[in-house]
Amino acid sequence: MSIKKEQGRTLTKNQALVLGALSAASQPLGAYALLEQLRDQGFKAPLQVYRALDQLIELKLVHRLESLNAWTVCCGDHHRDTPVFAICDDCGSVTEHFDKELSSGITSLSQRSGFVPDRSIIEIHGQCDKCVGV
Amino acid sequence: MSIKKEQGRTLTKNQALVLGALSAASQPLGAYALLEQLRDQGFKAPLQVYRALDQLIELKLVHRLESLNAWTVCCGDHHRDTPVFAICDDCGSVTEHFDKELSSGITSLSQRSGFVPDRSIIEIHGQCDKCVGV
DNA sequence: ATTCATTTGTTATAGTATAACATAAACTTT
DNA sequence: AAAGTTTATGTTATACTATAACAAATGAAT
Repeated sequence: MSIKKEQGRTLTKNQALVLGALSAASQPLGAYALLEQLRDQGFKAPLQVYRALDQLIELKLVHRLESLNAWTVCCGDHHRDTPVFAICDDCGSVTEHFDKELSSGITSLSQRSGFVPDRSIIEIHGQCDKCVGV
Repeated sequence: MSIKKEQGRTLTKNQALVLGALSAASQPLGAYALLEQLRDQGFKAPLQVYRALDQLIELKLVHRLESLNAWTVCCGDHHRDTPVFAICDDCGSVTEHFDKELSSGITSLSQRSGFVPDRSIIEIHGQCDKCVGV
């Protein structure tokens, strides 16, 4: 059931619906917010959302924000570097960044302690530029 | 009701019990694991655990691991720097670190994007030195 | 066409966290 | 010490987040 192609991969119907909802959102969405948004397209149970999200994460099209229990679309294809999220606690907006210093810091700290890193989570909470002025 | 003193602060009975349970554990514990462990000391409801945890975090004695939904004792008093956690997905052990490069990376990335950081989360998943050899 | 793997649908349940309100203990100001 | 205030606690109920288990449908490969 090939509905939509992105990044050279074929998405299934549910995957495409969830990705579409996340893309249209101005902020990360929780699983139950996605479920509500997609009821009109036939979604009825949380598992439909969670399964699509798992697959989209596997395809590197979506990130989970651990400190928000929410998901957001990946900004691009920097797949090898650790994404850094700046989360505004005032307006809820989230921006994704890549940073050489942070990536190298993860690597060197791991090496010093004999740790083999697999995936890293960097989430900065604070105030975004728009909210700082207010 | 002053039961125990740590770091110059007085802990209440429930706070001391939760801190004691976390200190005795070799790994981070979830709220319901703590509740089970503390039933013998009179704990009966999740809120007793969550409230004590909130207060211990406020006192900088405990950290929450966002990607595990679990809590661990703070290793010391480096309160101003962002703690970095290395989480072994094999054995479950977690070590806390402080790293100048990572702290400075957070600061400079934030400055470049006009973001004012408040609290940052850095959690590295992978294999600890002991589990790598196996 | 048959097999095999993947996706989907559906119900039920597990795991995590907080709201709301009552009671009690500790602190403070007199 | 008494009255008033704040903080901590107890308790019940409920909200929010995520997965288990099994059945049915679809897609791809021989």
